[in-house]
Amino acid sequence: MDRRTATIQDVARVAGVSTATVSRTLSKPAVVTKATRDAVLSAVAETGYRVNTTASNLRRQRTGSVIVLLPNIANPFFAQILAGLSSVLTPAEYGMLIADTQSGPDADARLAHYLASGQADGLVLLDGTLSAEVLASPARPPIVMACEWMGCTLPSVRVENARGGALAVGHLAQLGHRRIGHVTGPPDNVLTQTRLAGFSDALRALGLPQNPDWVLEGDFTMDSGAAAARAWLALKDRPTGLFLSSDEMATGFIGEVQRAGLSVPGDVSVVGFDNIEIAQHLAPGLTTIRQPRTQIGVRAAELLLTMIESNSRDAPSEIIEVELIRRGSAGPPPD
Amino acid sequence: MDRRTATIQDVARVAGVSTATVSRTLSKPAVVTKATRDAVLSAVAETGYRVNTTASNLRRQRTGSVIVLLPNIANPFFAQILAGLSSVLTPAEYGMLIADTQSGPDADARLAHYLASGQADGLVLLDGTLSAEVLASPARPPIVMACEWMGCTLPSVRVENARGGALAVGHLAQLGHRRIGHVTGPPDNVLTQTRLAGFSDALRALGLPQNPDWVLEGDFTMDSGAAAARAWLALKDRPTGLFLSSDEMATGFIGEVQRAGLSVPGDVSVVGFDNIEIAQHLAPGLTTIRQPRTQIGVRAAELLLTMIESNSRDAPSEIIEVELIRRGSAGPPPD
DNA sequence: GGCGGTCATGAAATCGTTTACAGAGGAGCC
DNA sequence: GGCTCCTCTGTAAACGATTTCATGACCGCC
Repeated sequence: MDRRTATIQDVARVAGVSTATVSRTLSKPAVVTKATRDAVLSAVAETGYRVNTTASNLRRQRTGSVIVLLPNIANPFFAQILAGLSSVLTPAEYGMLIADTQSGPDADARLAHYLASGQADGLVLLDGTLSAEVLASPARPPIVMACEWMGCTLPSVRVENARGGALAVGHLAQLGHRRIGHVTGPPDNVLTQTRLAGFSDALRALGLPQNPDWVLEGDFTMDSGAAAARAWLALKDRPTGLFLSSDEMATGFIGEVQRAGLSVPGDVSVVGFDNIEIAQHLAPGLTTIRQPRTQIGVRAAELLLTMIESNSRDAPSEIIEVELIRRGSAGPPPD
Repeated sequence: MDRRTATIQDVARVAGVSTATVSRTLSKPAVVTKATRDAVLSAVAETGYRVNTTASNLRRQRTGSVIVLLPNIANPFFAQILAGLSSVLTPAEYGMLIADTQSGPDADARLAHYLASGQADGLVLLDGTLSAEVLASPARPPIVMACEWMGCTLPSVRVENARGGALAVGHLAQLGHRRIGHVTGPPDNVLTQTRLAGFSDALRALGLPQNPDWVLEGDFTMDSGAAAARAWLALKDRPTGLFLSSDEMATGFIGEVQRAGLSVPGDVSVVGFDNIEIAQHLAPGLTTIRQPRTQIGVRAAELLLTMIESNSRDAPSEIIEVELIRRGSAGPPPD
């Protein structure tokens, strides 16, 4: 046995055919005779040949991988989308390259870099804060967004964020709440804005009061949820029901409220957004808006592969439904 | 402007030099004259040239990426290690390829595939359940394990798991507990075994009773923590303090206990393992063993890069320290 | 038997770099 | 001046696959 790994030349020599035939046998077996096919395959087995992806990619002018650009890998929210992406990309023989836009200094520059670098056949964007101008690049690869993005017409997989906000408000109103507040995500985030819009529209539609003091700013993290709880506790005129734009914030909020000696939903009702795993394990269970994150990843990957394989730069966007999950954290308001 | 992206030939033509000089200018600028360097660089700027990584990798007999093999991307525990890996690999110009061993049918075969495929310059293994035999492969790339693995001498980055178990027991004992139980991870998992060993050894060292009924089996998930709580509630002779092998299980456990109307730490003290973000946001806060997961990723990546660049297949392993974090979930036993 | 057509195969070009080797030119020294 | 030694640059050969084009064999049909 050679110590170096076998090349297609070695296989050709052993099988007594040309490299062209070996290549054909492996990529489209139908076009070669059964006899040569058998010869080639047994030569492959004998030499332990594996095609060199780098060489193959170079010749075929592709890279065999897609880049996933996300703000923060450590965030479990993204982790689950990644799982969905991976479950589609891996079987399709595409590598999944992860790039963290937070680890570098200039996220926009990083995006531009990836667009130009030709290191990937496609891009999945999970970061809605990247600027749109960068995408003007002429020969850029196909891109799919797996979240919303203001004023941008890229193919995307989105969630009914506005409807989620409306569902939360509707549920609280139905339980009897008339003073309903909201804890937002980061103000420049598009998810924040859409959910807030859904929240406000629903209040208006139901004829409920909109009090600016009842809209607290968060950033999707548990810490900011806890901070929102302290802000809520400090209010003179507290809302009795709150819609929080992420389950993580809701978790932090509930913990802080309980630590202050108050009760959920006795003193305040809480509705989250996401339905992360912990939602059902809190005491009380967290009422929330479910968004199927694995499925977002799956659909985004499928969309991207279609675009790559049809060599198009456009595809129909897709909307994924949300659903209200009733648990214990939202109940009737205190009298 | 061309529609195709510029190649090194184009740059050479524009700069009036050979492709060799362009390549040299870009990779080791010191060896060329300032004059030619300037010419080349401005030609690069003019043409918008970017080196084709695929071609470069082919010629240099490398791939420029490392594969991270993990059981389940969606698990936040791994997500944070990934963040650490990424923060080292990205600046070093290595791509990070994620492979989920759960998504395919046969994980061992997948590992063998990756080892042989030459698709990566190195491997990071986060899955301790893979069989050791596969690694016999002769021309395999460098591998680093970022967790423990029974009977395996691969370079690794490990955490003081046994000491973590001992710290937990010590803390509970110091608070006055004499009946201390444990909720394990999956039985075949090496983390499970090491933490359990640390737990048992500490009990023995402190002269505390070891009751097999007090060792409950879990699988690191919140669900299994909740199940353990139900099992604990059903015990006639309950331990007053519990060490759980993961914070997720501890979270599920506490939620279920509270839902049953009992109190933590009033009725049972709980110590977790990991110090995940939620630990400080529960009510009460979760006393736990901190393991710095980002750092595990960072060190593993550094180790792997050293091995890749020195072309060696071995390196000194590394142990990362753990630490007891005191919060509210562990207190004196009920009298 | 000659002719057109299909079919399987091989020779060779190609993808875009890097790098071993060699050559040109100049500097330094006797 | 002639020699050696350096420094810089160019030529051309890899790297390992895929694919176009050409070729020869074979078949069927008039």
